[in-house]
Amino acid sequence: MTRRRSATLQDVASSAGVSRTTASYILNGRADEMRIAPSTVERVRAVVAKLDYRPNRTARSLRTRRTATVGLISDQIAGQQYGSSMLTGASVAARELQHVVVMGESGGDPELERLLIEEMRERDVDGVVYATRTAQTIRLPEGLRAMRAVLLNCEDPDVRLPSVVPDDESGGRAAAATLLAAGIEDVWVMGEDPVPHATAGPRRMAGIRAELGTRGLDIAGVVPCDWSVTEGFAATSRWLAGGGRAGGLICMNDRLAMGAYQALAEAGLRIPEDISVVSFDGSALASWLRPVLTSVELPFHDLGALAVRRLLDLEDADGTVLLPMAVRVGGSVRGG
Amino acid sequence: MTRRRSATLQDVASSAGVSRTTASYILNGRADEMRIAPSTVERVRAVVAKLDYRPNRTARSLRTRRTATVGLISDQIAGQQYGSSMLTGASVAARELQHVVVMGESGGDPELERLLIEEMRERDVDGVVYATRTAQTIRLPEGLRAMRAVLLNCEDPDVRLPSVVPDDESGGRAAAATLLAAGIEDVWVMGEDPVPHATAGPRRMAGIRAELGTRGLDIAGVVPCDWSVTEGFAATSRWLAGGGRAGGLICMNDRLAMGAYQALAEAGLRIPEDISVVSFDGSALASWLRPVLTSVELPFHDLGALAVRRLLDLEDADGTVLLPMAVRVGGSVRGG
DNA sequence: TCATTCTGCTGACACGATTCAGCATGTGGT
DNA sequence: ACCACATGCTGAATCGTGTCAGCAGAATGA
Repeated sequence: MTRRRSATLQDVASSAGVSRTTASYILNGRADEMRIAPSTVERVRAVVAKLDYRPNRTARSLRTRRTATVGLISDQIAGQQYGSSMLTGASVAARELQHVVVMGESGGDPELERLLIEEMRERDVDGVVYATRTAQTIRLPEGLRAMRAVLLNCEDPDVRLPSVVPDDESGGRAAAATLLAAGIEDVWVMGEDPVPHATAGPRRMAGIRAELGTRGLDIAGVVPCDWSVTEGFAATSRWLAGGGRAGGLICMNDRLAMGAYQALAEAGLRIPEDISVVSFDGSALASWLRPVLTSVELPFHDLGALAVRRLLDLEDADGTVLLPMAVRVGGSVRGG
Repeated sequence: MTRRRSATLQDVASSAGVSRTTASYILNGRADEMRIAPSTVERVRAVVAKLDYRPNRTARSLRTRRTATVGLISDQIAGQQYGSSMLTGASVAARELQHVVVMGESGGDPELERLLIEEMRERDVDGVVYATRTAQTIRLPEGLRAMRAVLLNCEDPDVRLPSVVPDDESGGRAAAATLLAAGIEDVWVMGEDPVPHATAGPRRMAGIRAELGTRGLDIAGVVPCDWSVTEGFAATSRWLAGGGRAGGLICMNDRLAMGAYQALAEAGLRIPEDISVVSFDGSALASWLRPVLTSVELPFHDLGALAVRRLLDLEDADGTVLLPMAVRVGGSVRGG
């Protein structure tokens, strides 16, 4: 534990026989601009290498007011099942841009959220990515107005800010197209949801309708239910008990689809022979089901990465970027 | 964006008619020690409130060499399905101790790991939690020797360091006890694994054996396989095809158990009427299965939280702390 | 020859806090 | 009247860096 204090810029300068200023210019790539002689540059670089000099980031931050740190504030990122790769994506992108991510989870508590934002500001983060677990419209928290911010998986219609969200409408089209391509024309949708500000559901519905519309078709029916395994099971069971049948079932997420799988199995219906299932999320869960669930993937990793890149790219204009959702093909669609 | 610069200690001092020194003492709780008059203390505090003064953490760090920041380095925390709550736990505990977590995922790449450690040191983190996705013995990375570190979900037998891991042996006992309590005495284990340094498997096995031993019993048989859904399905199918039968099945994790569920269902065996299943992880997946899977819970949240607390508690001695694993009771055990 | 420009570098201040050493002033004892 | 001590505060150094303004000497132009 008793490592001697590491080399400072002064050490480098003295050892190379120049002033701190000169050494600083060289290390900040301003040697040409400042007309430092090549021989001097070389000498200083050699000393830097020999002393294994690392600039003290704290001191630098104090001067420059930049901390090479970005905040990631969300209701639930880490604790969540699948969305945590947003965090990985953000972290990787930050690293590429020589930054580091500090995380804050509010758990949905507005007061805690306020404190987290306050803390980020106190720590002088270079910007904040404000993320939500589920895609939705939000009102930007007060504290963020004064900071550079990017919205992740959410949008504020009233504020001009960069925002990164999945392209759920295209995702919806892709889901429907997958069934159409298999010759399935009677499509039911499981899980239209009444959650107030959620955007994923409505957009996916719109996409599905639009795609079916290109063939002059419409959704055969909708079963409302929460996006959970147990609700999916219950809703599907009720639907089947009521005589429900369809060539294809589009589930609003993978968990719900898992519930549907259970209900269908219990009713003796085989996937995909008797009914085809398509879902959204593209989570690991989809790949665990038998048959593997065909699911339209949420690009969590890319969402997180792009949010950070937009945050740190000062040239970037405001506005929403929609990230495409790819179909992960499994075996739950007939003839697929 | 054009917020005026926020108040500094100097502003507070001037405005209160005292020196920076005095203001600093007051704000750092050294007023008594320094014999500052109560009236002065009150005056300064009032000004602090009025100006909404927040100490500049960067400047403070430069002086004190403490950043109120802890690093969390792991092979895969965020990207992982269930372990990400370790991160949440760590983050929450850090907050309670006025610290913040910066995350680094190496993806298992030793070179990247080295860079991450280097970066943490450069950023002067107050300590590093070194975590692994799966419980295992490791060799402490070189770079961490010079820093304060705590191991999370892993242990280095050769190095004296605080370490926090789940108590897998007791977990194993609990799993076996659950079956014994239901009167089940012929117990098979799915998923003994040959992964080199992994500790979870062997310890759980030892616990199971010990618990069965208290009744003069032993494991009826073991089916080796990877801890994945597909392997669980395949291994269980083979076992059943070979005439395998048992009163109780202990699966080494929930994913494997899901595969077993699928194979048992395919063979027409009902859970728990025909066979009882117990597993490890206590993940959300367990609660999604039908019937809900009884599973011995990995306390990820607490693991993460305790690791950070031990990291920041300088009084803490070295040594491994085992965190208990609770049984989350579902409906997969007969009579449960 | 002298003014001007270019070359190569440095001194000194600033960023915003912590903290050691010390300086007036009052108070009590002899 | 003088010393000792407690009280209540402050000056100045320090952490390690970034950067403006400027300085000496050489080269150039008229």
